[in-house]
Amino acid sequence: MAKPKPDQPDAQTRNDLLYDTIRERIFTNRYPPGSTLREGELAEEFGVSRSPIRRIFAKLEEARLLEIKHGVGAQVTEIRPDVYNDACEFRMLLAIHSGPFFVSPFPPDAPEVFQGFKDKLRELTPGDLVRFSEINNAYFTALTGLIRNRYMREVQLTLFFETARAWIIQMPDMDWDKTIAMLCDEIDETIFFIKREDPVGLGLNIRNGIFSAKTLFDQDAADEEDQQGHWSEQRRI
Amino acid sequence: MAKPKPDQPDAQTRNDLLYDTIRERIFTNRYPPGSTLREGELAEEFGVSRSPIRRIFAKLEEARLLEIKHGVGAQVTEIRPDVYNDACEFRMLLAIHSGPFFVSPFPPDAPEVFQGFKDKLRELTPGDLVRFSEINNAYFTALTGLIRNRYMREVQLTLFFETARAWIIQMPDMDWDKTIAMLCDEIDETIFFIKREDPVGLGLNIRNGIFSAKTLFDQDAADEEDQQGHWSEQRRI
DNA sequence: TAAATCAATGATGTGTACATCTATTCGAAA
DNA sequence: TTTCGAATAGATGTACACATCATTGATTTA
Repeated sequence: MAKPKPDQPDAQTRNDLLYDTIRERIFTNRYPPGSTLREGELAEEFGVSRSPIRRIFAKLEEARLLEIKHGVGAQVTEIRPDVYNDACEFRMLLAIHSGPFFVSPFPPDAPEVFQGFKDKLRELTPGDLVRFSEINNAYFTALTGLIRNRYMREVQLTLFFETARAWIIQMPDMDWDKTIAMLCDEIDETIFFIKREDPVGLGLNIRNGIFSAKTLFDQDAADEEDQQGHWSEQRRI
Repeated sequence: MAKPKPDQPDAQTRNDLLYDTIRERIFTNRYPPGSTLREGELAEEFGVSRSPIRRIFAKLEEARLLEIKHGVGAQVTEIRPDVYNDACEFRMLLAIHSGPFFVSPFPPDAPEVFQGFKDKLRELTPGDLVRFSEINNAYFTALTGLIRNRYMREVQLTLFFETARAWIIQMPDMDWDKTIAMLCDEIDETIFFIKREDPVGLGLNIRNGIFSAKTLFDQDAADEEDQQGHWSEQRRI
């Protein structure tokens, strides 16, 4: 019945892998917002016809990661500032109230798992944005993996990926060491709350991480386009 | 440049319409959970080839409404009870905290719009589940349309559609008049809170509606499969 | 000179033939 | 009679030829 050829995985597995690969390239900004993907190029790279690529593009369009335009190509969606603000506002609400949604007790190996992410961050070459994205994404995936409720987990993870893309784009203009240090501190606190079995505190810690990232993002965006903005106009929704 | 043939809409519009049509049939349970859709049949019905249908199926699979199986067909996703509970728990959390996310002030014509839904419910033929679904879906779409934040709005609407399908399935076993009356009362209170410009109250009203629906659903599910269940075993997660 | 037109190029959309997979059915052997 | 297996029917997956659309650049005309 089952014929698991080890060297040639079945089509289903291969297509899932292809989907993950392309999505990963969007999430790590190898395909930055606004860039154009072409079916033919990817088909040639992966040695398949356009058909399976088309199916993946359709899915990524449904997930709001691509915008397919007839005769042009598939453009990676841009993140408008007002949409980014909506996402942050909503993410912070979810984080604040996610305490009761965590598994209880936390998995015994959780502290060392998160310690691993911190170690990987320390070994990072300054400026390696793709590798940083990979670690950052893996960290938040593990973090939301502690959430028991399927929808609370998936919505938080989806919105993280949407905002992380926009955030990483601006990282070259930020202070690398400061950013790394900030994320390491957050992971430290994550480990602290896990060891204390304090899910509510963990949720609030996530909220603070989102706020910090947003602050960095807003500062940078403000520095770029409007250097003489008055403080009274800085209020947000 | 633009050539808007009125009788033959362009392909983009036609495909969007096709997508909406098929999705609507899932949401109104014309394609109930577990049923199988075939590309060929739909292609023939709409007078197109399998290609555009395939693209729509891929999107609906990404939206977790279909499960495509090679050599079999596309099955409408079933709603497992534990997933339904997760959805309700998460929806109630969102509703409770959605007060500050509403537009302010409410649109002036909102009360009469919702009054319209109540009138349509009253004119309903008992047992017409498809029409009831249409009205119910339109009501909640209008309700979440009052939400300012894009993500709070879309997540609430998406989860409503997921749970409403499971709920409508069990409606034949419920008391029709009682269910209609309950929904009418909810709409009455919705109008009340809108007129009073009380968004927090409106959010709590939505939460209560979700709880009521869940209660009906749980009662019915319990009556069906376990008639001698003891009260102490009725506790849920 | 400048603007408008049109042809060429390259992208996605559609339709179709064929490959692959699944479930069923029919038949032969125990 | 039961059980196992091979053949079959019908579904989706893949690849490709062609249609349609958008962009670009050259060419023609006012």
